[in-house]
Amino acid sequence: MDMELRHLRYFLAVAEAGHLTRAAARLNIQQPPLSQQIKALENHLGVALFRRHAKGMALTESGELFLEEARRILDSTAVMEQRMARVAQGVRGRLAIAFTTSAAAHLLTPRVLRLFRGRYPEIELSLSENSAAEITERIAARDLHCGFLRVPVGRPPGLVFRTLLKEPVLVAAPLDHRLAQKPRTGKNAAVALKDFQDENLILVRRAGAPGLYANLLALCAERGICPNVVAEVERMMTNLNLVAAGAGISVVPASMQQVHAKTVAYRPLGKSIHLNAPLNLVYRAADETAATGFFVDLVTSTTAGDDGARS
Amino acid sequence: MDMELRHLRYFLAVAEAGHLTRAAARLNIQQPPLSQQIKALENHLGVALFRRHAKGMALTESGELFLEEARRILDSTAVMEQRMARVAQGVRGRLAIAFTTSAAAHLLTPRVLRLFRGRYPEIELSLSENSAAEITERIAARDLHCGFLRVPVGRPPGLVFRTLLKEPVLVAAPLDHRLAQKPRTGKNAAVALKDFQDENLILVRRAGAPGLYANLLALCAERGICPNVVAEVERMMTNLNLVAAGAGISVVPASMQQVHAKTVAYRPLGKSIHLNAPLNLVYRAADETAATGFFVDLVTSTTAGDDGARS
DNA sequence: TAAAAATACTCCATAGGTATTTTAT
DNA sequence: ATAAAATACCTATGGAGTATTTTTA
Repeated sequence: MDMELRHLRYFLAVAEAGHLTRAAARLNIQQPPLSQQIKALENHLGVALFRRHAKGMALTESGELFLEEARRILDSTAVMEQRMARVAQGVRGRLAIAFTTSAAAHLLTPRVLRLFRGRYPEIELSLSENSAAEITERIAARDLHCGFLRVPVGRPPGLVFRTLLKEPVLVAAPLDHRLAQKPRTGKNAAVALKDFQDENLILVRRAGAPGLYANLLALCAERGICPNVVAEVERMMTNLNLVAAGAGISVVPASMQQVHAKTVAYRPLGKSIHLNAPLNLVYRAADETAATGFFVDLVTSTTAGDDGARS
Repeated sequence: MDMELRHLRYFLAVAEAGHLTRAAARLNIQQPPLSQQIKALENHLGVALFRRHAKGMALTESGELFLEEARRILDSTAVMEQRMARVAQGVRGRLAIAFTTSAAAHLLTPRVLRLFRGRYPEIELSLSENSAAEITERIAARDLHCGFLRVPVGRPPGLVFRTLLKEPVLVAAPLDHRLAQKPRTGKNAAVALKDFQDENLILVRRAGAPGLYANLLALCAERGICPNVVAEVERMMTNLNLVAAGAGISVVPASMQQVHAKTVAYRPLGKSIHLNAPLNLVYRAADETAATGFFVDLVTSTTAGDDGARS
């Protein structure tokens, strides 16, 4: 015979009632089958759990020991069933979210995570930072649920790219650079495209993919301007590190001003330069995980009518 | 439907095999009933545990969460069954033992407990100190398994009183007492019965029961000697405290020399005085607890041919 | 002797088996 | 086209019900 939870439930009822007949009534079964099940359990365990006397059944010493064990296991399964009920509702589970460096820099990110944590405390958030290409790939592979990134790279079928906002792009220059002499705001602050002529430019590489930097180069080419590309890096953070070190200038989404705020000068681009940085939320259209739906809804409602000006 | 351990066992097999058919083979059942049981479980929990695809079944995210829970519970029941197997063998359990103060003073007591602990590490010893009357009563009431005491008080049916040893009785006197001037050993060390004439005597009270002190008084009466009983106390420890304080003299089992060794003088009784203190082990004859049997056996074999001279 | 548990026996619910269909790649 | 899971249906184990006997204080 294999032991089943039924045996534990029956045992517990008898132990608590101290009475086979009363326990049977409480369990909505008759006395004889209960008697048999208890006997089968005793037989399985190889110990007498009860001492039978004229007016009921009392736990033996082995029975007392078993009572503790049985209670522990039944409590444990009850907790499990409650947890799974919350999993079924979607309010418990795990949610894996990734960000590109520049997406993580946008204030929207921590804001929305804090909101989510508060609303769904039983959903364990697994956060990571990675390149846009890896994030996209891992979402398609069900390794991640959601991703925040700038310009979509590759468009695997079944993935939704939802543009949450578009924000201006700023020129980042070393503090001792010519462009850093411009005022921070006002008409004269703006950097024109011709300012890029022969300028040392640091780009974030995107193996053949369109992106902020490809767009910038296209604009330059359109107007016959030739910047001097001195470095191609993987991450936007490296980008700014090099600018801070004086290796050249670059462009970054406005929200990256927070990064290297004291060691890099940020200036706006001229009105005529139509270059902006989107922030996209990526997820699988067919993701059945309730948590993903909750997260997408929360992000969407948080950014509704938000053009990113706050960042 | 009520969830049973069977569901967890089946789920675990499928999760580990990643394959319904293979899991069924491993469980020695056919594939269709396994399919049904898994479906019933999913239905009960309200979540999909597996994603079905052409070559097997893969856990969903809820399934992964459930896997942890199911493993925990099955491990827990396995541990329980192992523990109960040891309970069945008698090598696991609880054993409640009590001592009177003077029985606890005998070196046999710690020696036998240390031995038992080493041989049955999974039997939890519950030790207590109490009067002989209470110990006897609580053993009869199944509150205790074994007791160590001196002279049996009351003889409830079903209790076995096994005399382990008999040891000499010593006279205990204050350090500045006349009897304390006697040499510690040799012929002149012995205290005669006439030395008790008009002496302040402290007794351990035994509501009408025979005991060491009743025997002493009987001996005195026999020879026409009248000691002056100045105090009747509950415990032998109180007894010695009063002797140490100079309130009078008393008699105690030889093994009590350890107690108040520096503050009380101990002298032997004369050869003609047939007064000795037994050490008894008490237990229920019908005690079915294996641990009790083990303990009684251990105590018996430890004291075989031992007349208490070592203490 | 009275109350409760155990036994004997029957019944039926359902776990499990057999045959076939459906599904997914 | 093929491997695997689901469905349909049947079988039979054993859990549960009914009637009665045995046990225990």
